[in-house]
Amino acid sequence: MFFSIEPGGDVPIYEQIVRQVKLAVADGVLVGGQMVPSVRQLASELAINPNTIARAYQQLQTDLVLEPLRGRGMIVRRDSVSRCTKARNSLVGDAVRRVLVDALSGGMTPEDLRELFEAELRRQAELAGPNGSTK
Amino acid sequence: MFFSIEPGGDVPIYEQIVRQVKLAVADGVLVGGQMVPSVRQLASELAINPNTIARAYQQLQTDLVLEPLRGRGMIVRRDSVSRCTKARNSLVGDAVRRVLVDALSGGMTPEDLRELFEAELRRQAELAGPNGSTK
DNA sequence: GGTCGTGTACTGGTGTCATGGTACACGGGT
DNA sequence: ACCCGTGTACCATGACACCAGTACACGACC
Repeated sequence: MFFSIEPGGDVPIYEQIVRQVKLAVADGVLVGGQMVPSVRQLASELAINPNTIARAYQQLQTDLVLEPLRGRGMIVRRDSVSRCTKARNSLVGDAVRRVLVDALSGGMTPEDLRELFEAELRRQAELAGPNGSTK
Repeated sequence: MFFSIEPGGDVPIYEQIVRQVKLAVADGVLVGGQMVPSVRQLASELAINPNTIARAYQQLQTDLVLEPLRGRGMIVRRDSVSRCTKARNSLVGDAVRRVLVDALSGGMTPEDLRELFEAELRRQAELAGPNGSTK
């Protein structure tokens, strides 16, 4: 119900979990105080070894996004929203920067880039459906 | 003189070589028939093992960008320009798509993205200097 | 023909990732 | 008090990518 994982991709599984959790918090899908699925439960849902999930949660804990409650589970820290939006901004910012460097050094013009950008934006918008965000 | 490599990055060295060669061909910095630096020469320039360069050149050879001349070196295939521009387009297209997916699922609005995009575009433009391409 | 430089193949070391298994400490529920 | 579920820790294993070192085969050039 929660995440979509593609194993064998160029990004490790545990990092996919980390990123999706952070993005969900930034988006407001995960709110402060809310509990995240347990290590074993999410592991069985995604057909992944619990150790891999644990590694992702541990990373999220050191990033001050999750907080452990011994014996109960892990909850989203109430002050993690700003951190996650910040992380999201730097994430997409760096990605955009890398894309621009490659595209410009490859001879693409700013006009080409704007066109491609808008085209992909429309594509994603209509792929998400005519409605807005599904909250 | 040719390439800039950052070891320890998330992208392998040999792939950085491959991409930069393709982008240079797409941009017209490398023309068909032109020779590329030899494996050992480029390796000593970048302080990299020759085998890594060889792997990149081999990849470029299977991608029909370079052509080996036994005993002399490797040259850029004359029909590789269209292939490289195509590769560049799909490269930046995929990257833009991935960025958009992450950004939208993280709650960013299309307006946020346009703003960020234009900001980074201006940043890159002025970072490259007031003049245009340096051909 | 010999030397040089070219690309290429083979081998090995190293690090990361994912998995599996086991065990432990803690707290909530009955 | 007792079990159960929780996160956590540790070790070992297999697979895979990256990279370095070395040696080889081929062709140009003198």
